[in-house]
Amino acid sequence: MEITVDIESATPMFSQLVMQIKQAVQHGKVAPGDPLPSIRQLANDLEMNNKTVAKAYRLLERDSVIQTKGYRGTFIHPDAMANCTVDLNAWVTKQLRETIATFRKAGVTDSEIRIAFADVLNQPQGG
Amino acid sequence: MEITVDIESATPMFSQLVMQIKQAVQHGKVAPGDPLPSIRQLANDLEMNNKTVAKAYRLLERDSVIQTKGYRGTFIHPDAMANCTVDLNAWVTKQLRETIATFRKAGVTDSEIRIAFADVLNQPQGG
DNA sequence: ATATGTACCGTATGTCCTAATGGTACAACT
DNA sequence: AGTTGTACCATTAGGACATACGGTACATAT
Repeated sequence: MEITVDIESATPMFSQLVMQIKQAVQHGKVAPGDPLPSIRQLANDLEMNNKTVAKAYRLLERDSVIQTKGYRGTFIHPDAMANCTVDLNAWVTKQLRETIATFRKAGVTDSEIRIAFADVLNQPQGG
Repeated sequence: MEITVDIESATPMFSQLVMQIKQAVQHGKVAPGDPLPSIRQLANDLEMNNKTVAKAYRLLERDSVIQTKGYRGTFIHPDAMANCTVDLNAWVTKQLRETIATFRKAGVTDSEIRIAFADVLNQPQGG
């Protein structure tokens, strides 16, 4: 699996990693159970920070596209193929689009929406 | 109706105006049909910019707490009493709270929620 | 020892938004 | 002429945030 990152690109590096790994899964270039390079290894190869790679891996694991097994390394998730077609962000965007449309129709200012949004998001959790 | 503004306060000046005028309505200090000082007049009295007062008036009119009649001036709305108890912002906050709670339960990062939110809000309109 | 993922501290840069300011101008009316 | 609300141009200061970086440390395994 070849991974490249374009520093000049407008899309964040961690995002490029996520997309490329998902594509590799979808194109069958990697199979469930296949090992991925370690965070430090990949960061070293691509000449980027560990944290950036770790962030990409964290997101991929949340989406159940990869599986980290602690000291044993990281592997492609058994259901990777199915899970990487599920776009969580697209779903979030769709939901927000509907919600915000309702607000706007009610005459709520974008500024007010932003403020309310910030208030809610900055609450301890569970909100 | 006495209106004061605290420049030092953390709450924006336009917001202070909105709250004070709503309170004056609720406390019966002003009645429907009563005239409000003109935007320029109030801005001059409180030593603040026209735009800031205009912003407060605009929000108050959207909430049907006041009524602007163009060159004739601005007046307390007939249904001001009822309308100023309707808190549009509280409704927005409640809706957002529920929506965001759903996202979080699905494992969506706050950061991702913010990005999706910004994307949706920064679209031409109607979205 | 070496490697794994992970967690914490922090810094720097750039972007976006808010709030508030200033000036100019308009149509409509007194 | 003067006033009304409103619209456009603009700037300033401040905050919040994303991205990416650096260093250090941990338990767990080989």
